[in-house]
Amino acid sequence: METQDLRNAGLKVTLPRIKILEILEKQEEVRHLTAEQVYKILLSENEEIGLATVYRVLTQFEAAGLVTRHHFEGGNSVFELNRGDHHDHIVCVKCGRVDEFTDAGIEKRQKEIAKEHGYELTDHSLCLYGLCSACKSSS
Amino acid sequence: METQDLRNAGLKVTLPRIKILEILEKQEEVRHLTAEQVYKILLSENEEIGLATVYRVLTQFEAAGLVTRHHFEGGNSVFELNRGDHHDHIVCVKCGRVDEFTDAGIEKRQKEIAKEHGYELTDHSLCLYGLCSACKSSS
DNA sequence: AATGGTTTGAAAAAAAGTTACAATAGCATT
DNA sequence: AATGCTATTGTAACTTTTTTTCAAACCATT
Repeated sequence: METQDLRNAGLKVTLPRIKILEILEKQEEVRHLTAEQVYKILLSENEEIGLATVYRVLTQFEAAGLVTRHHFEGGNSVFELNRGDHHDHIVCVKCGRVDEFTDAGIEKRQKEIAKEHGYELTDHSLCLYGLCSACKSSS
Repeated sequence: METQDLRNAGLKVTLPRIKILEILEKQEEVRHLTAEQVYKILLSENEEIGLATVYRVLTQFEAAGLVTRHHFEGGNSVFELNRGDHHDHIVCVKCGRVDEFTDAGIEKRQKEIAKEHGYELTDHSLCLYGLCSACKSSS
């Protein structure tokens, strides 16, 4: 239940936080939402929650490790609920569809490359861009 | 010579475009500049070129394939002169230093992953983040 | 050198995200 | 359940980055 998730994350349980967490949990297909999109959904559910609050709450969720923020090329920040698994993304440049993947080989090479260059790796972002199968056929 | 590079790219030869292209070509160590940085350099050279023009020219250069625009995590867009080679980046989260690398194995896996997911790969961005050797010792 | 479409500078506007501040809402305590 | 303290919220103003508008200047061509 959201209430407990919030408490576990060390966040006071408030209506905006519950609602926003619910919205993120409901996203089975899309999974990656901008602050603006979250705000629009709240409006459509007749919740009077300001856009500034949406930004604040999403940033707190990120700090608490509940969500991850991504910056796909060119676009705005998108937020995705953490479900425990690390993964990278492949984004359709035409329809915006996002798929996820992980590849142990790539992860391993990244660590090696960082070491070769004298870096201590803290994070990485890998994003592939292309035409998804639906958009390929329809073009 | 810049004049010819511009003509080859199908761009009219103007003073702002020549100057900006020169600045990008001069960057041997840094290589990745924001529009603002390019603008500051122009100012320091007493060139009266507006920031809006810098943005316009860099965008045209990108469209013409002369430069590539990157969006490293969180930060602004940075522009890099295309020197014909594809490469990925490793960025120091502390000092902003940028190193480049290519890894054939990773490139190959990316293509395979895209295919496995039904995508036709058009582009990708891989960026590693970490502490560079200098920042590791000084922390 | 005259012509005509492009490009430029300045300033205003747009877009995304952040911040200030007074009012309100959690929550621990009585 | 009422109290009080602190965190949170909404509104609106603000910042920062990038884009657009528009008249003036510029580049290539005749």
